[in-house]
Amino acid sequence: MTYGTMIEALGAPTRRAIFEKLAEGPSSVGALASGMPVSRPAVSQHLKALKDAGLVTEKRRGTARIYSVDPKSIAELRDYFDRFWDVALDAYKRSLEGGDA
Amino acid sequence: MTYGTMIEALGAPTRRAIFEKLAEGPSSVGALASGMPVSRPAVSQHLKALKDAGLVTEKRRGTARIYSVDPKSIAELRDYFDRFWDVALDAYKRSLEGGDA
DNA sequence: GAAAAGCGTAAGTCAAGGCTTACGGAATGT
DNA sequence: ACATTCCGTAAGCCTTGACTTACGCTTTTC
Repeated sequence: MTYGTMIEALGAPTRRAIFEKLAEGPSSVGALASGMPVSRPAVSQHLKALKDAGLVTEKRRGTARIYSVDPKSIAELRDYFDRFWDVALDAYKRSLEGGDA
Repeated sequence: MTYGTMIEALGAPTRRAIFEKLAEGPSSVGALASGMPVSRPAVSQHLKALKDAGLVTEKRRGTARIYSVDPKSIAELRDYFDRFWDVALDAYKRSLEGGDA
C-alpha cells in the first residue's frame, strides 16, 4: 500500500517537478533550487516528503547532500498502474458484454 | 502533459479510493457514496474532478449517472511511468559508473 | 579556531481545497 | 399534474499544506 504515499507525494506539482529533475541525475539541494521558482528551504521540505515516501535517497558529500531517485519506487508505481490496467480493462470488457444492464 | 492533471487528481486519497472502486466496474454516484465515509455531494465533486482530468467517463441511464474509468487514461499513466523508469534507470547507471564524482 | 559553504528546521502566513448542508433541476413512475 | 429518485451546484466552514524568513547545525577550508 506504499504506492499511495508515493502518489500523494507526486500530487503536488512543485514536488513532482523536483522529482522529474532528479530523474535526470543526482543533484544537490542548492543546484535543484537554483533552477526553480521557489526558495531553497521549500525544496528542502519537498525533498523530505519525497524521501519519507521512499521516492528518493540521500547521501552526503562534504557539506552537500546529494539526492537521487530510488529506481525501486518507480518500479513500484509502474507495477501499480500495470495491475490497475488489467483490472480496469477486464471490467471494461465485462461492461461492454452486458455483464450489467 | 495531461498526465500531470491525472496524477494531481489521484493525489487526494478519497478521490483515489473512488477511482479504484470504479476500476472494478461502472457504478452510479449513490452506489459509490454508500460505501464511503463521505457524503454523496462530496463524491459527486470528486467525480467531476476525475472527469475533468480525463480519468472517468459519464453516461446517463434514467435519472442515474453511470461513471466508468477510461482505460486510455490508465494507459497514459502507465506509459508515463514506463518512460520515467527508462530515464531514471539510465541516470542511475551513469551515476554508478562515476559519471560524476 | 574562525570563517564559509551547504542544509535542515521552526515559526508564521495565506490561499487552496475537501467536506457539509441546503437547494434546484432533470428524468421516471402513478 | 404530482411525487420520487437521483444527482449537480452554491455557499460556507475549516483544516491542510505550500511557501517565506530567520536561525542554527555540521562539515570543510585557511
